[in-house]
Amino acid sequence: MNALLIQTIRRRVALSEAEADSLCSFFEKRSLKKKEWLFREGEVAHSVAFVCSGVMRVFADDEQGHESTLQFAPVDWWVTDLASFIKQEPALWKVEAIEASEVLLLSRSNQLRLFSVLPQMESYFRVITENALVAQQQRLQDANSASALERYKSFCLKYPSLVDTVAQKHIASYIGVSPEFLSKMKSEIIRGKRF
Amino acid sequence: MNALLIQTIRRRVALSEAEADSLCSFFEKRSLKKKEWLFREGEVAHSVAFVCSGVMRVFADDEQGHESTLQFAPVDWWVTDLASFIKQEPALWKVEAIEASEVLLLSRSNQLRLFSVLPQMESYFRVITENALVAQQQRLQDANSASALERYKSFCLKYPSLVDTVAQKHIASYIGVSPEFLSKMKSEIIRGKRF
DNA sequence: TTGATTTCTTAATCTAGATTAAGCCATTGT
DNA sequence: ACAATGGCTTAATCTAGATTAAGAAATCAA
Repeated sequence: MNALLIQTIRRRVALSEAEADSLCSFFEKRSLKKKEWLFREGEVAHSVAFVCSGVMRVFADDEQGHESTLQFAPVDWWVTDLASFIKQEPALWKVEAIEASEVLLLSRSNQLRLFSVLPQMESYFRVITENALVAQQQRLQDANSASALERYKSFCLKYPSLVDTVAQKHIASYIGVSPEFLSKMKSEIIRGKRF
Repeated sequence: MNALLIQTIRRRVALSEAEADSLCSFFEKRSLKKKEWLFREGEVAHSVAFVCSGVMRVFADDEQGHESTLQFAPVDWWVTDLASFIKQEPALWKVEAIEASEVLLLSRSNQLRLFSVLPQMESYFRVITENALVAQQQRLQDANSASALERYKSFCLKYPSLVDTVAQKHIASYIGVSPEFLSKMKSEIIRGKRF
């Protein structure tokens, strides 16, 4: 019985005590050390993970060997490679723990069983997927039309807890600039030029 | 009773004849002339639209007055401003018909009623939302790490029917380059330099 | 604790793509 | 049929951000 999980889900859909109990039995707990993988590209994302503690990161390497970070997942966020998870085919993204983390894993087969046992969980996942899509749309618009500085500001608003804890090169790969350029922007911000 | 709508939905979930009939009663048909709006930014996206004929486009203007195209919707695609639709609050995007189009409108209240009457329709929308999110993730990675030429190639693969029918400035605003630069890339492609 | 590795910063140089501007071609409305 | 408006092309110039490189600071391993 994981209180954080239940509380997070109840923000969106109703669950009786019995349902909450039953729900937890579909999940499996796992601890990850810093820099440990949940899975890598090429492996199948068997599960979607709910972060109980720590921070996870979803990223991939492009042709030139640079990393591109799709998502950070701090406490109470969900994380997986969605394409791999829904089709159960090899992942294009990899997921690692940025710091020591505890996650609750829901396998794809358990998720589908869960949908038939507790239909409100299908609503729950529809809603959080819709919200993720909306957030992604905003980010895509920013990638096409906002400056690097504006994207950095958006990052700071979206993930305030990560601004000073996550490596800058990871933040740079999330907003889509080189680490050197992020460093330059930050020193300009400190010198009070703008922001 | 709209055959294209039913056929499209049946690619993902099962519908009996009676269910298909009932389903159609939730939709309202609307014809749009070329350049007519489904809605603009500031209005509420009351409905999600299924495109029966024609092509729709979702876009917004950034601060410098440049357009940013989020999505094209050719025949049998769904289109709306998702954030506005799910929260029934003013839209940040606008949706217009690129050419004369026929759409089937599903209002938010009808959608929620539909979910309770035909639960497989909740599965249907969860699945297409998941797929849209996966596509968006790929596009975001491209925006951060692929060149303009590669993004243009991806566009050509994703929307082959639109490459020669949609205005180039709209394609440019979708892949995130200036119309002038797209024109330059195309002439380099024709001169056989690369692609 | 110390050496080794990784991360961050700074600065010079370079480039993909933006901007500006001008001319041409295609549609559209009257 | 004809202007007029909007879309496309080409070319010159400009700039945000990449790349390269090298030193400083932090983190890690033993």
